[in-house]
Amino acid sequence: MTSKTSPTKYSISDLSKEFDITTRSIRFYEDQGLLSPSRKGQTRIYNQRDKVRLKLILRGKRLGFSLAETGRLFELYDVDKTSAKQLNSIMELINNKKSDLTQQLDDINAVLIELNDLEDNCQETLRTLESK
Amino acid sequence: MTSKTSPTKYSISDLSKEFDITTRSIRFYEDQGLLSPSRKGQTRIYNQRDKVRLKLILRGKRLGFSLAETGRLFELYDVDKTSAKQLNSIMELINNKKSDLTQQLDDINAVLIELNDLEDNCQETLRTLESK
DNA sequence: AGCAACCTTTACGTTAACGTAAACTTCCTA
DNA sequence: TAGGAAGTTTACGTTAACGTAAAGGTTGCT
Repeated sequence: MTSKTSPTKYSISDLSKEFDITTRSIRFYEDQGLLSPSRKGQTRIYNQRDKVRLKLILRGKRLGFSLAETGRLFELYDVDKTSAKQLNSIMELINNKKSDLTQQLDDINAVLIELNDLEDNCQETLRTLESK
Repeated sequence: MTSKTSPTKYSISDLSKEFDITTRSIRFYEDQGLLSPSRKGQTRIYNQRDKVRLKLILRGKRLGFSLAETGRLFELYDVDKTSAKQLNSIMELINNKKSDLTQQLDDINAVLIELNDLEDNCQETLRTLESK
């Protein structure tokens, strides 16, 4: 199997260009504990895992997650290393997030409907203006 | 027709209790031009329209809208009073919002799937822990 | 050697959306 | 009539998520 893998090493500016964010942001995410690139000397080296994380961070942002919340979610992926006692509180957190998101789904659908109405409204107004 | 209408006058604390926010927030929204209750003397009196607006503000927040953005959306409802020239820019704004929200829908569905996976994961880990 | 393009750390500045406190008025009631 | 509850304005404080310098190291031309 000759699996063509994408380059697994990125500089900070590689990522900043690819995701269209500043290097300042990327370093800040590291500062907040969401990324931990390796180093070559002083210089940060990002791998595929870092890149995926960055993508998840940005998606979280689009959903209104704070960086801290996204950090929590990252931790959840290490469930194996967690005690049974904590598992229940983790699942509670998951369920909270799920109901948040379900609420958001409803919200979005409602707003989309309204926006479509508004658009129709605009178009009709345009037509009546043109026919004068 | 005896239409039973809900009381159409609210105090600031009525609304703060109903929506579980502080009066500070409500006054702040007014300060930002999103609400404009009438006054009896000094005291703010809110009507049904104000209440609806407040609900919309909070829904906007859940969707990650800034107060300014929500304000823009409020203005959109006065389309009638707008010139044909502005209508196109309004529709552009609407379409931007629509694509934002569509993106969010995708994001949410993705995260919901992941959260469900995580939950399964947790439950399985719990089971294996219990069977030891 | 020089300098341009990167990278780094450190640190102060900025914006949105309130929190919090002070000082005051108005109304109700024990 | 004294107090308490709810309202008001004014204004400074706070947090998250960066922006924006400043000052300096490292690499690679030319």
